[in-house]
Formats: sequence, structure tokens, C-alpha cells
Amino acid sequence: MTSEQPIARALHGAGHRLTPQRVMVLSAVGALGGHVAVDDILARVRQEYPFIDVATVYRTVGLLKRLHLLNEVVQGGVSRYEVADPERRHDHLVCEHCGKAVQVGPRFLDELRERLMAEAGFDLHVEHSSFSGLCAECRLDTAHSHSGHGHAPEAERPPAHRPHTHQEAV
Amino acid sequence: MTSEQPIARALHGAGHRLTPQRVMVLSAVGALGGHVAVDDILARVRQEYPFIDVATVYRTVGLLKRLHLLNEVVQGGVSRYEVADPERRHDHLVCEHCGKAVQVGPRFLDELRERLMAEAGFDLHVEHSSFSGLCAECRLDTAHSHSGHGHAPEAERPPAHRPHTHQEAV
DNA sequence: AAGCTTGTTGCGAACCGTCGCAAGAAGCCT
DNA sequence: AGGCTTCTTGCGACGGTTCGCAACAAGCTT
Repeated sequence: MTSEQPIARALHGAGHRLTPQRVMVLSAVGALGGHVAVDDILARVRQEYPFIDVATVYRTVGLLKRLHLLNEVVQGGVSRYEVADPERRHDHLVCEHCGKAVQVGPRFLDELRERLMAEAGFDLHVEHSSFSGLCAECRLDTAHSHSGHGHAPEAERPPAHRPHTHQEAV
Repeated sequence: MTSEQPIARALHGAGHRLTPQRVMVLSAVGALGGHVAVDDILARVRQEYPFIDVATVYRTVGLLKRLHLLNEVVQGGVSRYEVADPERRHDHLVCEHCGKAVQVGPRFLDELRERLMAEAGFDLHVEHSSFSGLCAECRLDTAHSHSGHGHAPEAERPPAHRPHTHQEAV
């Protein structure tokens, strides 16, 4: 199982060094699967190397994200990570109510990207942006009285459950 | 200048209380103008009421945001606020390089909203989402070698300048 | 006007993430 | 292999933000 070929190439290609910590962080995310929090990564890596520091994990996931080896999903203020599979690119819509991350295909946001580029000259980095709202389920649950979507300040969203790692595909 | 009519109605309408702190925070944001950081709000309010706490300011801007009296702009990890004017709604694209917030009219993101709602059943809250990328200026500056936009992990973005309060309209 | 209820405040502690720095180690060049 | 340079690591400290809790006060009720 010497599958650290890609990470080695990616790091060296960008002038970075291949360190055990980096390999361990990446494979921890892979092993844990889904959307993994920094804390979970830390705990996992410490199973085989107890001396790793949180700062290192943060720096590493940041780097791996910039190298497109990891994707970041910001869920309720905290960041979670997943291994980036270019074959199956998808973006995340995070529900403010239940905290779940809904995955959508590239087609939704690519159009936005192109429009922003063409009309505002702004190069949107979809992977670094965060899309927040209400998922289909919670939208129906929360559908009490709503006269209209006007400006009259009134509606508040209920607090979230803060689950651990939920996902849902579209 | 008894213009706290709206805030009173907004708070009461949503079952919240009208407190001096809340009024002061809102008018501080208005008085300071532009995209205001929590620290600035705190300092400003303390000029007339030195006992207010940071936590209160945070709780208050959070509440006023939920009531659509304030908009939040997340710039490089720190939140800034501006008074929400429904007449001139606009959304923010934050540049990862220079930290500036580019304002764009509603037309860009409304379409995305509708599409996500129709096709994924997801109710996107544009005001709570964050759009990150490169502004026109920085995109040209940063345009060194870029063979293609493929998956080959290579490109990293340079560090930001972290300015204080920059704005730019489109 | 006085009482009660419940949302709010201020405070301190906790939390997530980042920074600066000195020690350690990748990778390069003999 | 040995040495050098420069990137990384681990650590402690710090910044922005949130949380828990007891004291406080808005606004309702009488």
C-alpha cells in the first residue's frame, strides 16, 4: 500500500517537503472518511505519533487544501476536511438548521463562477467559499408562518443540533 | 432624531427586548459607516457607556444580523458589519489576496438562489454565505505562470495584506 | 406602582485557529 | 556519508468568538 505517490508529487511539485506528519494527516482524513474535523484528525494521528501538535495539523490541512488534495467544508463555524477527488468534484451547501452538508454537482456553481468572472472580473474560488442556508428537510420543518419574503424583520432561525458528520448527496 | 423606530419594532416583533446596548450597537455601526469590525463597535459604544462587554457586542450583532438589520461581511476570518439597507441590497465578494470586499448587485446571486431552490430544494441564505476569490486587480497581479486550470496540484495563493476597511462597488 | 417572569448583561473561562520562535529534519550539493 | 540551507515542527502565547452562569432589568400582569 505505497499509495503516497500523489502527495509526494504534489508537495515536491510546489516546492514543499514530504514529512511524516503530512502523510499521516492526509491518510488520517482518508481513513476516517467523510467530513473530518481537525480534532478527529489530531486524535487519529496521535494514535501512531503522539507528539504531533494541533498547530501542525492546522498548517497541514491548510497546505493540503491549497494543493487541492483536501477540500474544506465549513460547518457552523468549524472547518471539516475530506480528501479531494477530482473525478467526483462536488461543492457543499451547509444547512444552518441541522448542520448537514448537502453536496451538489459542479454545474450549479460553475455558471456563477463564469458570470462573476465575465461581469465583475472576480475570480470566485468555489472551494474556498461557503454556502449557507436551509436544506430541503429543515425548510419544510421550519415552514410555520411566513407571510412573504419581504424586508419586515421578523424571522429567526432556530438553533442547530451540531451533529458530527452528516452528509447527503444530490 | 428618534430613528430607533425600526429597531424597536424589529426586536419586539421577534419577541426580543429593546435594550440600550442594542440601540447603541446599531447606531454605532451606522455612525462609523462602511464595514465595521466588532472592536470598533466596542470602542465606539464605550465612549458613551464604558461598561459594555465584548460578548454583548457579539451577541448583539449576531441578533441584529438574524433580524436583517445588519449585514455581515467575513473578511479574512474576521467579521465586519454594515447596516442593512433593503433598498440597496448588495452582496460581498471578498478577495483572498488584498482582503477587499467587492460589492455586487442582487442579480448575480438571486439566480443561483432560485436554481438551488428549484433543483436541490436548498434555500440559500446569501447573507449568511461567504464568497471568496480574487478581485480583478489581484487576479492580474498574480497572473504569472499558469499552464492550465487542471487538477495538477501546484498553484498557491500569496499571503494577504490584511487592510482595515476597503470597499469597492460593481 | 409593585411583582413576576424571562430575556439580557457582564464576567470569566473555554474554544478554535494562528503566530513567533528556537530546535529539528528534508532535501540538495559535495 | 557529511555539511548546509531552508522549510517544518512543537511549543507557548495570543486573537477573535462563544459559552455558562449569576445578577440584572424589560415588559407583562395585577
